[in-house]
Amino acid sequence: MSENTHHSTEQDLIQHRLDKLARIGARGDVPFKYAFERSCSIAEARAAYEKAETETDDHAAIDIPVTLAGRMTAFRSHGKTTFTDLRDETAKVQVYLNQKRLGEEIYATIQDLDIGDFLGVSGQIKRTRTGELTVFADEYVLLTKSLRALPEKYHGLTDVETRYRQRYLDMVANPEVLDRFRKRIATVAAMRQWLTDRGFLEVETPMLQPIAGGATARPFITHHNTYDRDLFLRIAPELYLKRLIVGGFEKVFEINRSFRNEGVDTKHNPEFTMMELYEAYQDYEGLMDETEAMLVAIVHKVIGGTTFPYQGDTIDVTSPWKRLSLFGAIRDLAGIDLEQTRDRDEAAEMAKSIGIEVDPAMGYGKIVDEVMSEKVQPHLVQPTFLYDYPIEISPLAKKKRDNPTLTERFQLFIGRLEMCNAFSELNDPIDQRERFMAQMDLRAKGDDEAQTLDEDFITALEVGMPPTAGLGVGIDRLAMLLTDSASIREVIFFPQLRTI
RNA sequence: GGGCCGCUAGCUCAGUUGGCAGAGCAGGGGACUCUUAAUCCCAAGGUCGUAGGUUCGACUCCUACGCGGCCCA
Repeated sequence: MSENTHHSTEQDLIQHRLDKLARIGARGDVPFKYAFERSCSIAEARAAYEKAETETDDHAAIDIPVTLAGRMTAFRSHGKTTFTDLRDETAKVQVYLNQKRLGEEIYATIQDLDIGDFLGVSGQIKRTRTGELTVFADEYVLLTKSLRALPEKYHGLTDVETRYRQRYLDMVANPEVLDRFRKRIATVAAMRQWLTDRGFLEVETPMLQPIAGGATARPFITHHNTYDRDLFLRIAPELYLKRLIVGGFEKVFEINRSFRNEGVDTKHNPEFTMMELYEAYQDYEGLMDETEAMLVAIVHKVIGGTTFPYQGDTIDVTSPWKRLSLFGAIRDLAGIDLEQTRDRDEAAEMAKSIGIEVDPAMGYGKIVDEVMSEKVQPHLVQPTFLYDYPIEISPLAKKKRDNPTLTERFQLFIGRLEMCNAFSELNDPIDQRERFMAQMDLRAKGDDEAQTLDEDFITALEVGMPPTAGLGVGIDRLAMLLTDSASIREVIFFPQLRTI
């Protein structure tokens, strides 16, 4: 009939399942149960059987009753018998449903099951003739009805947009995604453990800040209604963590989100996770040692060794790591000696001579930074510290003790990724004020990433901060590294995308 | 912001020189008591990202826009 509307097939698929839902309800069953008591996880059930196998030759005599629950991920019906796959967080197991075993009436109800439904199953765990570990079900219960078709079983879900927008589908269709995130979670746990074991106190500092300080970046702006004032989502926790050192804590760290109002690419998400630590009576050299030790420990814990693949390279974190002065690395890898000049224009000419595009707005420090990013960083596959950065681009770092044009700052690169940023913290309030004023000058000239003077932070330094070293580690980057991910979106559950 | 690529069924993908829109999986009906990408038979499923344009005729060519990916800034 021409009156037949152009209905979507997806609606049809949902309608079929709604019809099944109605049938299930009509026979007095509840399609969304409240709880279910399992005897063990699927992995534990499998392990129990495999253990029993090694202890007896009479496999037919193995008698292990289990009650398992999980999502049904496959359905192979052969008339009076049906094989399904059941998956929980730990593993997958085949389930054998047999008309004779279940009874005709119960067996008939499996026609209302769909791939994606959650089931509870009780029975013996055994091997089939083909050797597949299988629960021979004595009974089953529908725990949750799924109303939408899952992505295809063989190819899974590959559309990256859907994978990111509907991460739950990605996780259901591509179980290896769970492993990738488990690795990220293990990385954070290992870091937290390492720090806690050494007496670092985990703290929380404001996400909503009246002045977005501690980094060179544009912030997100939000508004507090009651105080009727704008606040910023923090771009770094740095200035608050240092206040805690002023207050008397000697070792603190925070693992949490920061927000930067910038573009999105394979290495940047507007909200990202950093670990920042501050340690009193330490300087950047000692912190380099600690950083190396910590990351080696994390790699051991997460990878189980010292080498791992990253984007076609094999990373080896065996100590000692390379430590190069920034200017030395530029000299060796970019072929220009920027250290011999402090003149902005001269530096610009040298940079241009090796093919760097220099924007007129770029100062000396920015030029050095650009040369490093373009010509040095791409070579830094194995863990490498670069140290001693120009003062212009390090407004919170202490001057190098024998060279006031440099700061005691280092960055760590692994797999060509910038992983860490650290320095001997500037604790001279007079110097700090001058650095802020220099930043404010840049801001006045239109650099909206330049830092803002934070009077209360200066006041804190005037109260007195002991010699302190501070470190920031990009958790997302570290997770990328340890999971061999090319994009930061692979290690963030819900990466930022345009809203449709 | 710029360049290139992509967008076709719920999913994964074909689609010829511009000439009736295709397959596998999933879903529906049927057969089947050890399958595992089960198999076999049948039927169904589409505003080809959106909006315009060119053309007798557009999934195909052109323009704009949207979303995504990669690269660049």
